[in-house]
Amino acid sequence: MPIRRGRPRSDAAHQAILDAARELLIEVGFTRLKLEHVAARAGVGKATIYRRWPSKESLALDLLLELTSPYIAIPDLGSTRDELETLVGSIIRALTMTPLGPVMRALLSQFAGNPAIGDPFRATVVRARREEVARVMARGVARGDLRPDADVEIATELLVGPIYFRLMFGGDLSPRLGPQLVETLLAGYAVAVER
Amino acid sequence: MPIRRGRPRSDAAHQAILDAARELLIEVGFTRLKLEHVAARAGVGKATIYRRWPSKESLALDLLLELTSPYIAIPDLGSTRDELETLVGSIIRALTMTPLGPVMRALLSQFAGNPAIGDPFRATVVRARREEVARVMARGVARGDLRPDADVEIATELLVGPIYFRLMFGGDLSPRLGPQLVETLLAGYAVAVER
DNA sequence: TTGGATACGGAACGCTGCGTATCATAACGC
DNA sequence: GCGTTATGATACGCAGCGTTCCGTATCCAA
Repeated sequence: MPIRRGRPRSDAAHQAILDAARELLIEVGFTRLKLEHVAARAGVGKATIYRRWPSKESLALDLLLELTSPYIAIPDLGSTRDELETLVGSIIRALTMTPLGPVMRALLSQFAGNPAIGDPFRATVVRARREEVARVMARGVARGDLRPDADVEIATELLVGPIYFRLMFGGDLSPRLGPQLVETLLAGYAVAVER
Repeated sequence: MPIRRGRPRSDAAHQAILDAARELLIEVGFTRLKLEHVAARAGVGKATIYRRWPSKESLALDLLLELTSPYIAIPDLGSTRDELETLVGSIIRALTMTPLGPVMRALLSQFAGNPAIGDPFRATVVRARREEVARVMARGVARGDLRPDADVEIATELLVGPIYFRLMFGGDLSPRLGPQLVETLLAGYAVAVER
């Protein structure tokens, strides 16, 4: 571990850059986000940004991971429905009540075509979501609430896919959506059949 | 209706531009799509492109609408499950077996933040999908297969959302996915309950 | 047949923004 | 103090968008 010599990097500048970038990303989106403007708003030289992040994409990715990191595990609530609604509700809330929504919207563009952003995001956030759904569902099966053959991956995508679908293609992200999705996932739309 | 005078626009050039743009969009994605390269591959001057499309975005949008237009209504198959599987399967097939997948992937970026692309797409493709699901479900309710209170919008997003989720965030888009989604939407994951 | 109008492929241009380089200066460890 | 590294500022090269011009080609109408 080498000793750091010379002038240390400014934490204040670091944070000012992240704050300015988040604000501007929300205001104008990823494509129209200009690092010159980020530097200006942060009161920082452009080189100071490039000393920390190699590209605009990686700066944006750090923003995204910073916003998705406050991840709260769902405790055992005794009710599978309650746990699923809590899980889905927290996702919807994060997307509508925090800067995550606009930032995610601005970066949706990059996931599919830009592995530098997409791969780390998949490896962390998407993976964490899947695992949390898996934990909740395992409890549900143990509890006797869920069918033992319920598929975790399908369930995750049925719960989260519609949310991102609306984030992408428009549609209300109201808190009502969560219980609707959970209800349908649990009960299905077929008329009662013997199982 | 004014009479067109002078040299008419070349249909060959028009098609060559669309073909070249589709190929390059698939090869390199939207961001790295350069109109200079499109013009070069199409054997066309750049001005000829700008005479037809005001921007890169609108050209890409035309490509997308061209690829999504071969839309086939689902006939009455007598079985709601079969109709839903046919519907979902045709979406998956279009995304995996035709250029639509790469093109859609390349343009996903633009939907959320670029109303010039997002709004027309929502007004046409998304709307058509919803209406087709609505027709199928109406038949299912009439047939007694589906609960009368089934929500068309939720159903559409439960069927289509996961597909686009995988298109965006990775995951197999195998033909098996369709029946899995339909099965879950119909039956749900809860253990049998009286209704 | 001829002339006006429009489109063609090709080339050059201005502009913007990314990422790099270079400055004099500031803040740290020794 | 002295060497080292970071800072804010500014200038720069480069790439790509969208525009403009050119000489030529193709249509319609007179």
